[in-house]
Amino acid sequence: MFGLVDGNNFYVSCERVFQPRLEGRPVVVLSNNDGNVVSRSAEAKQLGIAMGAPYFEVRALLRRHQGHALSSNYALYGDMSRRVMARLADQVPAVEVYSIDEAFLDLHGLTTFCGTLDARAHRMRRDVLACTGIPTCVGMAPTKTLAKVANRLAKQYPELQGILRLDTESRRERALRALPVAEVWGIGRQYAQLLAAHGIRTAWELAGVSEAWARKHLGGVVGWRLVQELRGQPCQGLLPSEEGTLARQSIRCSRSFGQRLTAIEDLWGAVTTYLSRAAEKLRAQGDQAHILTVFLSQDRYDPRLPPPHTRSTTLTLPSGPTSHTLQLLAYARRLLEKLYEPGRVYVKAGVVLDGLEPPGRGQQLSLFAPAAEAAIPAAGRARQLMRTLDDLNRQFGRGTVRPAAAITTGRQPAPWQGQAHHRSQAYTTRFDDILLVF
DNA sequence: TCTGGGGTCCTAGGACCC
DNA sequence: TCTGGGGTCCTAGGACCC
Repeated sequence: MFGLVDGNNFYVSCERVFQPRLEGRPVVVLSNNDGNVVSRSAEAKQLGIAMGAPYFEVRALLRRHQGHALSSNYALYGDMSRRVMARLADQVPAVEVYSIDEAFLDLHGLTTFCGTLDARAHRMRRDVLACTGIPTCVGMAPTKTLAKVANRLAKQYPELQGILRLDTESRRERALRALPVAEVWGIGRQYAQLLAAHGIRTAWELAGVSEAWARKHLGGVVGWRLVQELRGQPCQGLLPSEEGTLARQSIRCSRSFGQRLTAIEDLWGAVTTYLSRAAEKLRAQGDQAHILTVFLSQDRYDPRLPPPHTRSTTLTLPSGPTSHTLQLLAYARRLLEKLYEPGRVYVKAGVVLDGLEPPGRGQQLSLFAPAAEAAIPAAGRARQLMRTLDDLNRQFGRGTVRPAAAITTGRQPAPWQGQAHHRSQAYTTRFDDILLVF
């Protein structure tokens, strides 16, 4: 049996823990650059503010109803998430941290010694709320997909008191008949449209399609697994996370710019900044990468620009895996020069690190020692340099020591830097930001 | 005037290998 | 007339998730 615990309106709930004045009011949290709405309080949902809505479209509505809009504060949400996950890990045999606000639980064998599953789930919710201030809902079912269904319905129907268990045929059928197919985990906009065209409207109807049909129309084996999971046939196991963190298979850092950019040196400043951050995450995870991607995006809302709006280029590092910022930067410069076209107007850039593995496994040496390596000090000194860099930035704040290309002269912000006008404090992760109570 | 960021998995064609 | 089969890796792109 799987459990799925999900924080209600997670980002908004995190903000409310430290700003009780936000209770009972419409509150939204905005994406980077204060661009889109990414989390909404129940009151904001009631105003009809959609998930992902551009902020400029809802600003006036929010103001009319004495609402609040906050810039996203990932330092706070990440730390609150860690606390929630730690409470969960204390109460079940295994936890899979699925996202910042969601975890799958292994509920196997929990009924025998500890009362009913429902009682356990209620206790878990109370504990998380008491220890972290975050309200949650719990879904329970024999497959992950059904646990998501149960969680979804538990959120939707207050009379369920935040909990739903789908472990009998009749409960499964009732739940699936009540759920629009577009709300099934794994059915996005495209598939929802296609299913509607075939007259499939509820999760129950989707659970009834044939294997051949699912494979043909829903992305091959992925679609077939989805259907089987809806039928109660598990196709995905629990992937337990250690210490409440998930080891990633790829690491990405990308940002929309504060303004449109055309000069390659401005783009290089952005790429340098993002790659430094990605490499820092890579080292924190204890891995090296051997595949590097750089991408540049143009404005996808400009009707004069035909797709593709994003162009990327990927390199398998000829010198083998590394986590060394300067070595990665040397390759990234080449990729950027390959991608860049003078005259194009760019709105966003990003980097992706793939092929992650711990150091020391089968290092590939280059036959021709590419120029990029000439700049790299011997391996031991290189590692020490990165360790020192990470220590300094941890101690004195992110970006204290960084590659020169990521620094702009003068005091004005870098041309690629975005906006965040409504950011709350890092209450739980910075001494200077600790909440004061008078 | 304004439209996010970081992940996962899968597919498909081409290069290349034996 | 008639041009193999089976595998891997690379690269790019598409769909989905929160």
